[in-house]
Amino acid sequence: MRLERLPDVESDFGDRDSQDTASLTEFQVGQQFQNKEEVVLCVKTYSIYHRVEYKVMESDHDTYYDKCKEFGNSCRRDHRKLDYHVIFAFILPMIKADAAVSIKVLQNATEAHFGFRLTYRRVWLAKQKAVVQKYGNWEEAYNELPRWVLSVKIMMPGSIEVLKTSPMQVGDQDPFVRKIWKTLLVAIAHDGNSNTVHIAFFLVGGENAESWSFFLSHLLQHMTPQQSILVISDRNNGIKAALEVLDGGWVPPAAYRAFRIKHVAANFTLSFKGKDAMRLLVNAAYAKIEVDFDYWFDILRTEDLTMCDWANMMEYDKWT
DNA sequence: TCAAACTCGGTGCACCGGAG
DNA sequence: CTCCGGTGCACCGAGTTTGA
Repeated sequence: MRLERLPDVESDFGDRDSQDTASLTEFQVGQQFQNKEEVVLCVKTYSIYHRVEYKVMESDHDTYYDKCKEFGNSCRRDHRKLDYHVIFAFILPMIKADAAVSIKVLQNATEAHFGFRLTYRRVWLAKQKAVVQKYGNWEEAYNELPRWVLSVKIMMPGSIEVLKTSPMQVGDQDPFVRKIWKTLLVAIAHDGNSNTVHIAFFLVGGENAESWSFFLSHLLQHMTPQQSILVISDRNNGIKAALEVLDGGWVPPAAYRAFRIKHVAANFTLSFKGKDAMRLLVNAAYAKIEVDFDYWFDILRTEDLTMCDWANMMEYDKWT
């Protein structure tokens, strides 16, 4: 067939479905297409609907010549031309409506539409293409990040918590957030009313002493210049090294260190089974006055004395 | 025109992490 | 602990491009 170029317009199965599905499955003399890509897509769709394979005999910028390979063969389990580009065109409206739609749902939809059960990977590739269509290129979007400058003014905190997380762990379903796999260093402040405020974050390639030093030095300079601040963190070597640098401003009396209670609790459960005892330990750690601490710690003592012994191995000012 | 080189799509295998 | 979704990697084969 001879190709004739028309003005570019956006087109996909969703827009066209209501228009005329027949045009996707039958050809007519004189039929026009936007470009070669659309011709190929229509030929593929035709062969899929009619359950036949074809071979490309000639293909250049103005000619596309295919020949049917097998007449009369029907009910095949798969179709070579039902590739991820064809699937992409079909699922794009679904992705535009909900990018979190599962691969299994898309597999079912394509099976219902084309009559072939496609592999997980092939549908997954089609979904990736559709997601890029919706959100744009990941790398380009990520490179735009430095243009976004965040300015924050807060009340001076009495304690801060520094931790790392990754975008996968923040519970965000947005495919963009999940794609950019970096480590996020975060500083959280706790005020006297137990409110939690995110005061700084830093996106790094990996968690190490260098990235922590950079983050902590800027944190000290801009956010926490006051004395006797309590720094809560896990026992990661990168944080430890960055905090213990003598001229880093994070050693006593400028700052004191404490363990993250979640980290302590996780270690506790490695030695002792059962969540109830762990909750007692956590309650004791969060107690603001000595009487409350004694209350929870006494209950823990009646549960199992060795649990208290385990807790007493740590200095009180590091975890209570 | 044809063969070689190259590109791209698809798949199997293995592994990881989260959820139940 | 198992299952499932997601992903990296290597490999194969089909399709496309290139150059003689």
